[in-house]
Amino acid sequence: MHESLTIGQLSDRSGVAPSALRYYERLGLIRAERTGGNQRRYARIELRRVAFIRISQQVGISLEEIRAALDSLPASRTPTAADWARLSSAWRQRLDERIRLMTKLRDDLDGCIGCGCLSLDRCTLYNPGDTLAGEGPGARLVLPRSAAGPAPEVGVSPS
Amino acid sequence: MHESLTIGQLSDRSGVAPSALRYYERLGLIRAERTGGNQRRYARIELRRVAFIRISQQVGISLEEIRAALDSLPASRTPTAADWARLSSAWRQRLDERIRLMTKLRDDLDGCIGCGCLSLDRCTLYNPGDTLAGEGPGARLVLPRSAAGPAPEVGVSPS
DNA sequence: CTGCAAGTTGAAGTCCACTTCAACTCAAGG
DNA sequence: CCTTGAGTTGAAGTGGACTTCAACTTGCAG
Repeated sequence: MHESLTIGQLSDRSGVAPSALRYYERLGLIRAERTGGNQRRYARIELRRVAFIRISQQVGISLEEIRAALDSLPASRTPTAADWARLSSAWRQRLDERIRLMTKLRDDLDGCIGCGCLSLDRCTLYNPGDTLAGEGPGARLVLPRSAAGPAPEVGVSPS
Repeated sequence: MHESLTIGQLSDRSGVAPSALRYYERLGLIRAERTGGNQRRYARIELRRVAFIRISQQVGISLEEIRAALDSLPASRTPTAADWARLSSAWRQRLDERIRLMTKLRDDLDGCIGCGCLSLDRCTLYNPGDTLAGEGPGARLVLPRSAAGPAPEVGVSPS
């Protein structure tokens, strides 16, 4: 059968738009051979890389970090199952942390739904210093504002 | 004491930058009175609104959706505890769904770490149609690409 | 050989949630 | 009154992850 895939085929099989695949290539996340006429031809292994990229994005990892992870794959040999497992398990910890924080947020929200107060100094909901924001520019889940600064005191005792 | 807050005071107490507060105001998420000299003065209730905004963002809600939610608060009277509880409980369901999906992703990732395969058609990891992406432009957690399209078949049986 | 879908490029545009800037004006303590 | 820190505006910039566009070129079925 086909040894290599056109960009359209890779797009169809991965669900990732051709423009995104070209973008990934520019960032160094995937690679492609070229035909005589300069068209991209993807080895089947790239399908696995694209899968890894999309899964990583679901975990909340930035493309830059994904690139770094993919770069850590051995260049000399075809990556083994163990290689991929190593990458995945690193993400697993991120995922655990995310789940932990969201669960905490949910439980706290429950408390605040109960009292309806939103008096956030009384409950632990608006808890600076333990947010979903990762460190650094990448890997942000939700909070755009990095949890830096002098511990905001949002607590309302409204009129 | 102070009946109203300057933008600096609201910023300090909420941990949200003044520029962000002005931005929120432009989007219609908060309101402010003006002094004779055109400076903003915030009623204490705005502190509660800002708290709600930040919490909602942690749940992964877009500012536009938050605006819609805040708009549903009664304009005629001061919102009660029950009003806030109603808004919060709507988010609670979002949060539950998010946690469910992330947990599923984690468990699936576990399976794939076990076999190291990343053969995503064999495991359920790369599961189109049940992703973290919400519907519509808002509320995206991680997946930028809305899960539309003809069910991408990312499964690798590499060489 | 031809026609046309699929591919190519660099540059520019989009969306979200803000931040930064320049050029002013206000408010309040001394 | 004067100074100084805090506040005002609109416009433009940022960053991440792409998409869109125009203008061409390839590859392949018929």
